[in-house]
Amino acid sequence: MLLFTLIQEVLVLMNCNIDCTAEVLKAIAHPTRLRILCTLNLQELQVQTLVEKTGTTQSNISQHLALMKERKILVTRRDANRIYYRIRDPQLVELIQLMRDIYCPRAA
Amino acid sequence: MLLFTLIQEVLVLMNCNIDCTAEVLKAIAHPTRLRILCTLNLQELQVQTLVEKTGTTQSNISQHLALMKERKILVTRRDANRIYYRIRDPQLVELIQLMRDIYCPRAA
DNA sequence: TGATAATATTAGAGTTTTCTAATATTATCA
DNA sequence: TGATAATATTAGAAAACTCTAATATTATCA
Repeated sequence: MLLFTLIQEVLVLMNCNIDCTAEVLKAIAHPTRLRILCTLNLQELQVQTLVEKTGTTQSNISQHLALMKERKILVTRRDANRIYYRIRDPQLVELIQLMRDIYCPRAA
Repeated sequence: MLLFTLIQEVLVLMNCNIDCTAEVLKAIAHPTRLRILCTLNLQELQVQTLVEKTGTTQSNISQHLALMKERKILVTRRDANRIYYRIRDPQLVELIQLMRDIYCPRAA
């Protein structure tokens, strides 16, 4: 009975882990957000730069940035009235690159 | 002018690449689909097994499997009236594990 | 202080996704 | 062949997501 409870516990934890991962994946699984991430790469950029480089509206970019910040994908730094965004964990960049290599190889 | 066209071309290709990657990410960014992938891991399993291990309905699992097959995440093999599913590229397993480690570490 | 620049927020319409329930298909086996 | 097992498909309601347009906030600078 104790063992059963323990197993339940572990399963619950594993499921949390999976649900959480799905959340993170969902946060990056959008063309505009992926474009933001690939533009950022390892540098930090202010919102205006991202707006220019991705070709969407300021409002739209801001909403996508907020979403990714909320989910701890991005972190920010304020400098005067500019906000700089960067990817929190640099490993994410490699991870995305790997995914692109596997499933979406560039045309040769 | 030629250079400009070339750059345009490259940008279009890069964007295709990003859109395509977003599609793939979307295909795995769902709790049930991620649970299927983690259950499969490196083995191949028949639908019924996945239904039992994930605790959803047969119809639901079947729809999620179809979606991932369509997007080349999964491949199938038929044996009599059973269909076996497996992950097409084993690197995906590592990739998901890495994402879990970074963003959703297990409670210690 | 008022104007401006940079960014964030809100509302809501349109679209997409997801699930359930019912049914169809395909293959086996008695 | 008819019953059964395994899987797939379909329709449609409910929920979630995404964009645009308008507006708010925050900080600078003349």
